Amino acid sequence: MPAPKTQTLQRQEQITQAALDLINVSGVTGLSIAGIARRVGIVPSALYRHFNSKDAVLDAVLDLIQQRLLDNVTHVRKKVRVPLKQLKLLFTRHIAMLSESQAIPQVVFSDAVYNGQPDRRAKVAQIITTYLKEVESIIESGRQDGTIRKEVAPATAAVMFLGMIMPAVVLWNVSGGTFDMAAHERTAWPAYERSIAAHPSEETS
Amino acid sequence: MPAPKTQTLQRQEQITQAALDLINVSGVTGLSIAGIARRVGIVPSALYRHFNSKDAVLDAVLDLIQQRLLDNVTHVRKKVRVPLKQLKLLFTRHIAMLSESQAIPQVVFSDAVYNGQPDRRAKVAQIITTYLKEVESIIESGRQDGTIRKEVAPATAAVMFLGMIMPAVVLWNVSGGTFDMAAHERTAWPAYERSIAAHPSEETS
DNA sequence: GTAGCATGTGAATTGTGAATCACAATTCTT
DNA sequence: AAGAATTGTGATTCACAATTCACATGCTAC
Repeated sequence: MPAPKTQTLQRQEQITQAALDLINVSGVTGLSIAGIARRVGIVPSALYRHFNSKDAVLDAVLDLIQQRLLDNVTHVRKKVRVPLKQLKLLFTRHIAMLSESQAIPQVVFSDAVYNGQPDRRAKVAQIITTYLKEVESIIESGRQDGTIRKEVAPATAAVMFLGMIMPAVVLWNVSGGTFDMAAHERTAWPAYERSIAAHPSEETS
Repeated sequence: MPAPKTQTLQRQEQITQAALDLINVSGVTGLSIAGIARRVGIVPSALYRHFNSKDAVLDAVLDLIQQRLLDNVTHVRKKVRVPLKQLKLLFTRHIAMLSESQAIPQVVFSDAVYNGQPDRRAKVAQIITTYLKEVESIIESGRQDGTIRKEVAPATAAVMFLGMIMPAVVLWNVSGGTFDMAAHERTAWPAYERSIAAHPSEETS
């Protein structure tokens, strides 16, 4: 029984999502046209009605990832107003997001990216840079309103913000979920806050 | 003309090193028996005289990486005595090491690791954990001699130490060398130091 | 309702890379 | 120097995955 016909636009979404799911399970290496097709419920060759190549699918996945990341930022911006709180919330949400689905680090670190066409590497670079710019902009607001110290360089602080997240996620993934993410959240944030805030919430020294 | 015969032990070293080099250039995906063999100067099938499988080669590469990482720590320990200075030196050397050869992040993040046999993931976990333990132990010395604040949790501080390095390396790789690593070194370290040191070297606030 | 377009299907093609094998050349032992 | 062990070689097999193609079927406009 053939799969019901579906508009290319919807199929593209289904395919991109299926690809992301598949990467979650099997990594970028395990990403195959056949695998995606199976998940979508069509036959491999049918996939080519909606994407020109596997590479095109990967590009779409990258777009999806970027969208997810930026959605996260937008949500946080709406939810809270104080820059420091925005950062903390963003931190929490990110940790949650990345430990649920390891696909994002998988893709970002995959050598399909590093060693594929330069286009793709550039795209990943752009995704990360864009994201960092958002974080920087939050930090900059904090500097303006005095909640973050003036001597803090937004660029560096943004990279270190990533630095709170990345190793934790890697440890989480590699340890097979053993790494105590909650504890990391509790201890890492105060440390980060101390290094940038004008008046850390708890004066411990 | 056949390649000169060479003892398995030497060949294994050549092969492991060649594999690491190849990963530097083409990533883990680009790692092929044929590619390694070409670099070593033998024919693909000859490689099986010295390794049972490609996986075995990858395992050897992991061992090599672990050795390099720990050598780094040992060297730093010998070179300097003050814990904070040890950390700073370790930071510098790490950045240098990883930006020269992107192979290490490539392997550590590769899905050959994440989605291969659990053995391998466990091995990577052990490598990272062991390394972190070393960093923790340096931090612990600092707490003992009073140069690092008592409230600093060694485990968290060690993870954040990684956090200074990881994103920088990723940015460096992804940006194709555009990211200003030297600037990061100059700005990130003081920030990190401030968050753990008892008496930061420059009081700026 | 029918022509034309969009979507789905199975078979066939092609490429790639790991692994095996029988044989050759070299080195070691004695 | 003979025989055994080690290492190197080329041809070959095997599995797997991307892509193409000719054909089938459903959908839409007129």
